[in-house]
Amino acid sequence: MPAAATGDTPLYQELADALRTQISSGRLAPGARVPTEHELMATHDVSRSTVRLALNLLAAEGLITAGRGRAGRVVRRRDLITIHVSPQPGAPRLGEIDEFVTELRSQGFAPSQKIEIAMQRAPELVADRLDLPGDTLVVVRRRLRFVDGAPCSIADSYFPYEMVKDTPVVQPGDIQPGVVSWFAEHGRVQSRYVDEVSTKMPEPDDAYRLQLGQGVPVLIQNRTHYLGDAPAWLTRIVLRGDRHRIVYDLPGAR
Amino acid sequence: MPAAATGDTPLYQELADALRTQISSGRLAPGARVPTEHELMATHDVSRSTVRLALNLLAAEGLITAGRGRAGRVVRRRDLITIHVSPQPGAPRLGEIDEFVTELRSQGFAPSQKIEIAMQRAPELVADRLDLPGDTLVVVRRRLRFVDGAPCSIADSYFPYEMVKDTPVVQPGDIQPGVVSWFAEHGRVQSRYVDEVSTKMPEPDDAYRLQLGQGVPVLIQNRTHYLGDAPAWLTRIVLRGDRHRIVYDLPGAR
DNA sequence: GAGTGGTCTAGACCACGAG
DNA sequence: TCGTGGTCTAGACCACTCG
Repeated sequence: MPAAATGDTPLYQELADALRTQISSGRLAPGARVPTEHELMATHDVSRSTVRLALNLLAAEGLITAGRGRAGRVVRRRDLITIHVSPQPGAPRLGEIDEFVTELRSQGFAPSQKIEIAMQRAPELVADRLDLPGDTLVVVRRRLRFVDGAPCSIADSYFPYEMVKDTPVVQPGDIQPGVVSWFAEHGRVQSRYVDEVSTKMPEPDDAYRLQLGQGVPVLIQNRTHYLGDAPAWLTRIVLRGDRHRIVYDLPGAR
Repeated sequence: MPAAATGDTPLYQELADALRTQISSGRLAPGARVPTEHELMATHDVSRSTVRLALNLLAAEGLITAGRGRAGRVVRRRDLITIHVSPQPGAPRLGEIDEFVTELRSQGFAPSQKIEIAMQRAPELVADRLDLPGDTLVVVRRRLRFVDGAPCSIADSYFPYEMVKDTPVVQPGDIQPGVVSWFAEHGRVQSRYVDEVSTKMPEPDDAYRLQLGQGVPVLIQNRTHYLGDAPAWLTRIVLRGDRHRIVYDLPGAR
């Protein structure tokens, strides 16, 4: 029930509701310290386990962080980075480093990234979207992107090895002014791209790379790039859900 | 650490890791019954609280459901409904009921929806995106959409009252063949639309309406529709994250 | 009716980090 | 050093649901 009846709701739910109200009303502002477990035990006259159930619930909802040592728990901040996508000519292009940097700087953030190159067999997603046999060799450009010093998103691009073996794509540095432009300059024009956007709770591996706490979902954008009629490469972007939104600016269809 | 060291990882983490491995490897298939708390206490020689910590963690990750009565816990299913967005002429249009029904039927689902009409002051999001004073009266078309009998998504459209007061928009039924087309037939052509896609853990209210368990994030798509140069109305769509993905099919930009 | 998970308590020890 | 949260135990009662 949305409106909590005091009668039969579990104690830990009531406690969670009380704290949630304080957070959404702003009495507990982002960054503020949540009362300690001891304080909550005293003020609500419940056991520590009950307090912890309530706090775990709020953590799973992404409202508060876990607490370490004497620091205590804190109400999560929530200021969104915007990723713009627009099929109009000349628009910024996600996945090209200079645009990533330019766009984030214009939003007042300090971006940076680490690039690794790897070779491996095509994972299932890649083989399926690029229409490749499962044992095809692919080059992966793994990028871990930082905003204001904190890891914030992962962008992994998968290219068939045969397509890129003698190109700058296999070099572990930035590609100026971007992969799409590089191919265009070499006569292979991008005809279309398809974005699949979804969300889920992070795998432990992603949670580790992005240093995610409990209760933070990820936004996933799988982009398949087409050169001519055929899918050419795939970029898988994993974004911290509490820090990003993707904006598509599209022309009217009729 | 991605690779779990058996040495100092908490017991409940080890238990969670073990179960997570069984799930991702397929030994515990979607829909399968998770071992009972008693069984896990016995096989892993830990207390019930420890078992529950592990199971809560997996629930928060969206891997298993909560268990009720003798039914036990179950590994979550994950078959995605695809929502197509394409700015090409004649493409299906999200938010128009017949397309919603047609598209989902073609994917093998049984869709339906409940429509309610309400009048209220513009919420902050709406006032901001539509460039309206905060106290503007708006008409809200609230749609709760069901797939195979289960509530699956919410689609609420906000229209300035003055714009739609004598139109079918204020009628609590389907608008054939859709709102965009209706306006186009009356001389007001949609020039563009802007989608803001984000994710978060559901508010308790959304969780209740969509009957969401722990660990299921929602995908949010806020679409601002433009007629001529000006924003005209806004549709806010809240999708169960474990059941949906949105696919944007876009033309190459250069 | 029997077994499941949901809720709750009262304790204990430990690692970590701010003062 | 001292308080915080992290981890863990043993036990209790209840509501629900399946057979």
